[in-house]
Formats: sequence, structure tokens, C-alpha cells
Amino acid sequence: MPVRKGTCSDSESCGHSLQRLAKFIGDSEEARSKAHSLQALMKRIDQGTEEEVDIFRALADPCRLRILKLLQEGEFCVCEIMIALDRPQSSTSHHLSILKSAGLIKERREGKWSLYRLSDGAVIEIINQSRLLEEEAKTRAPIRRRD
Amino acid sequence: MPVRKGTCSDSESCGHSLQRLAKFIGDSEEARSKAHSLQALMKRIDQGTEEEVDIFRALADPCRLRILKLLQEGEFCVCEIMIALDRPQSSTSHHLSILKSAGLIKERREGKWSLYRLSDGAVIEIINQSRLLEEEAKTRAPIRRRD
DNA sequence: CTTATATATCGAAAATGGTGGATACAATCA
DNA sequence: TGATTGTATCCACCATTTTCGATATATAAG
Repeated sequence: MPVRKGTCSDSESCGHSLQRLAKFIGDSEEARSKAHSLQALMKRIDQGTEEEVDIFRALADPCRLRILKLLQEGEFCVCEIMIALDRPQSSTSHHLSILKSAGLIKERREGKWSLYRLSDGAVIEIINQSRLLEEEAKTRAPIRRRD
Repeated sequence: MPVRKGTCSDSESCGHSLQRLAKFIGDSEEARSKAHSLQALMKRIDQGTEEEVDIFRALADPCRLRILKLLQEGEFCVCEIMIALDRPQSSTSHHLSILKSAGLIKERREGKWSLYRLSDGAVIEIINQSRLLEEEAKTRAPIRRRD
């Protein structure tokens, strides 16, 4: 469920938006066609968005990002990850299962121990990109974090 | 605030974890030193994690990801974005402000209109990486989405 | 089979985050 | 100055997510 409610789904309702667009563009007829082309564009854009959001959701938690960064160093047992995170076992396990569902890590069982590792180099890439982005933002403006 | 509670923060409490680690490693003394090195490693790893999580949080919403993908096509007015998303104005504005706080987009005011654009090519890169990751996961396993 | 132990899952409370109407603010126009 | 209009912010409601103790499951050992 990406979007929780369908409020203005009816393309004829919410004429407010169209009015605004008409003011912005200058012509009412052009606004209408612009709106249509925007909706068509979004249909194309929406390809795969759902799944990408799932990946970002998995990345959007400090515990999980820390786990991923840790796993850059190799393969770790749950009991090691618990200590690294300084979190209780159930919490650690929960985050690991979310990362696994998102396809970011893989599990290997060895006796009663579960060993986790990154599933792919692409995971590292995406983390590195975010680091770059963060550093760029920092050099451009002193403070970027919201609260 | 990355981590909500400090449960086992006291490095001496939660000896359970250390016990487990000792079982895993085989030696109690080695476990202790392993725990310390893990904690030191995490300290290094945690550099910038906060900010990176903020970036992923900003990306972890379908509306916002759609906005970013739209902005790949150029600069857009809020009234256009509203129509593209098919969302009310307050919601659209809210998402734009989160993206701006995360440093992913930039605003330019022109009269009473606010125009938004991507702040950087790195944003596109990170989205493309996620697409790659998603496609790889799909080819490896049939279904990856959690619920 | 029983015990011990490593991890996963459950469940309920708390925190977080999205939503959209109402309102505030800003800029243009009359 | 007052009216209009585009956008931002506020607010309460609701859905999702996180957290962690308790419990279940799985594997090994006795």
C-alpha cells in the first residue's frame, strides 16, 4: 500500500488543482493537456516504485543501517551483531529479518548459529552513494538535518 | 535520536550477550576482547549514520520517491506536482519540505510560485542503484516483498 | 527423551509518520 | 488598504513501525 487514501483519484474532481495550473500556465486549455501529460508521465515513472520504496524503508532505520555497515566487514553471527548494536536479541533478530526480506542480506545456518552477510555489492554501492550525498550536503550548507 | 532506548548500554550489564559470544567463539577471554573490538568498530562505523538514515527516510515513501523521479524531468511548480501526485496541496507541500530538509531537492521562488528541482545528480544515482538492487533481487528470488 | 541454548516469532505498549482540513503567511492585484 | 491566490504550517486522527519481554522453534548435547 503505497498511498493510503484515494482522495482526488477521480480525475474530474479536485478541479482546484487544474485551476491553479491554469493560472500558472496562463491558458486553461494548455493546462488541461499539461495535466494529462503529467499523469501519463507519472504512469511511466511509477514502474517499480513500490519495490524501491521497500528497499529504502529497510535502509531507513539506524539499527539496520548499522547492521549493513557492520556486514561490510564480513560475515557475523547474531550474537555478535547483538553486541555490536547493543540491543536485545529479539530486536536484533527483527531487524535482520526485515533486511533479509528486502533482499539486502543473506543468512547461512551453521549448527545453531545463524550467520549473516550482505547479499550483494549493490548494497554497499547504495550506502556509499548516501554517504557522498550526505557529505556534499554538509559542505554546501552548514546544517541540513531537520530537528 | 537513532536508537530509542538505552537498554544494554552499560557494557557490563547484559552479560547474557557476552556469554553467548563466548560459546560461539569458544574462549571466554577472546569473547571479551572480540566484544570490545566490535564496539570500537561500531564507533567508527557510526560516523554519519544519522544523516544517512535521514536521507533514506526521505526516500522511503512512495509520494516522495515519485516526486524525485518526476523532478528528474526538470523543474516543477507545486501546482504541477500536486496534479502529478494526485494529492492535496498540504500533503504535497509536506513531502516537498521533507525532501528539502534532507537536502535532496532545492526550491526557487518565482513570484507566488515555488519551483522545485533536484539538488544534485547523486540523488538520481541513488535511485538508479535501488532500481538495480530491486531488479537483481527479483531475478534471484520470485517474491521478495514483505507483505 | 530431556536439557540447554541460539534464534525466530508473538504480543502489546509506545513512538513515529502520513493524511488532509483548517489556518497562517506571502505575494500579487485591484 | 483589502481581496485573491499559491504555498507552508498546524493539528488531530489514524496506520505503521519499533521495542522488548515472553514464548515458540530448532539444533545440539547428555
